[in-house]
Amino acid sequence: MAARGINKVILVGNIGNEPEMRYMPNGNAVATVSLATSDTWKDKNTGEQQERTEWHRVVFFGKLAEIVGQYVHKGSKLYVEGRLQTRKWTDQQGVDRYSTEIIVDMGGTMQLLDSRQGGDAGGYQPPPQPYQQQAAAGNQYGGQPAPAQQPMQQPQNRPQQQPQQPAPNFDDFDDDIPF
Amino acid sequence: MAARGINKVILVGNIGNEPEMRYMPNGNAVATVSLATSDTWKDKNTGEQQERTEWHRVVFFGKLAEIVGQYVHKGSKLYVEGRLQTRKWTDQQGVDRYSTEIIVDMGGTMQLLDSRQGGDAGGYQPPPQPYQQQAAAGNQYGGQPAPAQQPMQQPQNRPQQQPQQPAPNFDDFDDDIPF
Amino acid sequence: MAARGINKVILVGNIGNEPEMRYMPNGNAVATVSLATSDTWKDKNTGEQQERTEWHRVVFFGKLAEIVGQYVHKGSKLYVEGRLQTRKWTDQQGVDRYSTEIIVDMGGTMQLLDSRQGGDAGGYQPPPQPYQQQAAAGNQYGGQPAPAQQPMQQPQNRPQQQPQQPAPNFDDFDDDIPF
Amino acid sequence: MAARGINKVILVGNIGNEPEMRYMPNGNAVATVSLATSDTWKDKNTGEQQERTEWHRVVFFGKLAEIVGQYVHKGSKLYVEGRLQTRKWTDQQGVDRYSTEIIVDMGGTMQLLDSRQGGDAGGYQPPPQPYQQQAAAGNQYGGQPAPAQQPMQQPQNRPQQQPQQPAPNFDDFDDDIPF
DNA sequence: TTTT
DNA sequence: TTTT
Repeated sequence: MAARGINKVILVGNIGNEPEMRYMPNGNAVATVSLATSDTWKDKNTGEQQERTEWHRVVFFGKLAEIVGQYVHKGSKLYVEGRLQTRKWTDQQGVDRYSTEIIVDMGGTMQLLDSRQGGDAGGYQPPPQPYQQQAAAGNQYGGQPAPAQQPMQQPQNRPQQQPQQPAPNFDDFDDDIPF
Repeated sequence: MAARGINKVILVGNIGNEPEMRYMPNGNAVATVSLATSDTWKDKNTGEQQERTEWHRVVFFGKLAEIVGQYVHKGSKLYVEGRLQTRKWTDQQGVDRYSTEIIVDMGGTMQLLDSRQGGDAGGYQPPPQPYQQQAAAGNQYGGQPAPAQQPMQQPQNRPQQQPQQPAPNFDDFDDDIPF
Repeated sequence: MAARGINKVILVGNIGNEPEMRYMPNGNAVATVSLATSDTWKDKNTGEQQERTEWHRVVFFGKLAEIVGQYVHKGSKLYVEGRLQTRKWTDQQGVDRYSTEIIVDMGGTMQLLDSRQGGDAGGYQPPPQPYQQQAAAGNQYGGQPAPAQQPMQQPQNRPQQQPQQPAPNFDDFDDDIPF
Repeated sequence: MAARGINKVILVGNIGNEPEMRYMPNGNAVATVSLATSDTWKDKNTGEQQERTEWHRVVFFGKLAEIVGQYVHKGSKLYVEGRLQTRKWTDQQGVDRYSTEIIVDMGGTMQLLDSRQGGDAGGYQPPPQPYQQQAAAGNQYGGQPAPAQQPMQQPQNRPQQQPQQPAPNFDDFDDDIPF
């Protein structure tokens, strides 16, 4: 993917929900999380400590989505590098709505900062296959509404392909170490 | 401004509009622009060249806003470093709406990449002097709706203070070189 | 500090040594650490897992140096944002030598990623109050030689002002939360 | 290439020399340039404008090196994203020496900011072929000594493969648009 | 709405 | 050695 211009987002923060998994018709995973960053400052007048939490909707594709689905949980601290993308959609009243997300695909990277884990899950994987549209479901966590516009599929559609929790064999990944 | 987590956006792209200037009650400037980045790729099936342009709503504050107001124009190429912020607002139907912007204030930086100009307008300078301000008006440019929430004033309210085009005196800035 | 051009380094990695503290004649702290990042890849021929660790010499100034001196230890995981600087010096044989460091001062930021701590120690705060310091020792880990070229002062000059380990009062910092 | 930790450098600046081209035994290009960034500040005492230029040795590999060789010239303004790497070598006196470079390969990106050109030459190309070691030659440009440690070959070894100036056929690249 |  |  070539590009004109630079579109880069770097976030470090904690995840506010369990990753929401979806699957493309071709089986490729998509994982969505809400990541929090916060600014703190002292009020000029009252001198009181203020804090504002920013919630970022982060969407992982491909291999990174697999890793997120397996190892990222509510409360996990992540380093994320992706790009900004604003999707336009139309709500039930026919009004144009916009949702901005941080896309993390093969051009981005991710790193789990929890525990004794870590490492880059950066991406130079072959590009994801295009796929076909389908169902939809809401996102209950994101700081922004996230109408279903991208096809998804329930995880149970492929339980045998990717065991949910403990990663028994990393051979599912094309690299020895997924992160 | 301390922070928990990292919230950083880096963009390089061209400006699609003349900067929209507003002024705070205390006189501080706010400049908003739309910055384009684009991805290009070859369609897997047709082999045709594809392109998707992403428009970013970038909001500059303080001294950087002044510089943008004076030197940035439709078509300008900019390097921008800021942070993501999503504002919530309620539309006329009482529906919650969200608008995500890249905020560039003293914690960010900007650089004009056009012409023989250039240089960093990054910000660790003492705060710009407050000056005059007034009314308010909507934003017609952003890729996303941007209801007027912050006080603003028409540029014509202060033409004598800040000449529009050729910068005759850099003494308006507290640094020798504004950018 | 204005600039022409962008000079930015972002690192996430673990610290290989106890921070080496120095103090300026005016009391400002300087903390130097060696931070490791590593690339791993599979050998094209043997198929064996390869790893190369890169050691980065990171130098913190001012308030960030204070925080590093108090809270960063061998093994700590850090997010660091600074700028590249290559110093030239002459060795005992009169040969020009160069040492490249990542400088983290008020234009940069740092974040401890260990434990339940975290938060940005980025810097737009007024300069930290000078205070006393203590020990000093060489760096056995850095990938590059680091001859003492900047003025320093023995730590014992200020022990009573800033207790070494557990931070009893964060009021020593001008922000409520140092990181 | 997976990684533990993040090692990222972002530079925007002008090139101080014509790119120095080398070629791997397998024909892969390597381009080295010196890129300048500078900080300016006002002297606290004299009030005079000060400037310090930092020179960065940037080494491009693969397709990006080809593009640099064709389109980058002395004075060109570049956006560069790469990683830090310090090489160790031994000088003629048997003393260990170090040279830090910014490596820009498939994990990095580059963008020409001159003229009406531009665009991302980012990298998701297939990994470069491993190659065999060979000859050596000095580097006359870098801000730091750069003893030959990597095999190279004189450009004249393949002049017929890659016409020097106007890019007649972009088919040499695996993308429609090289930048 | 910009750029190429 | 570049730029402004």
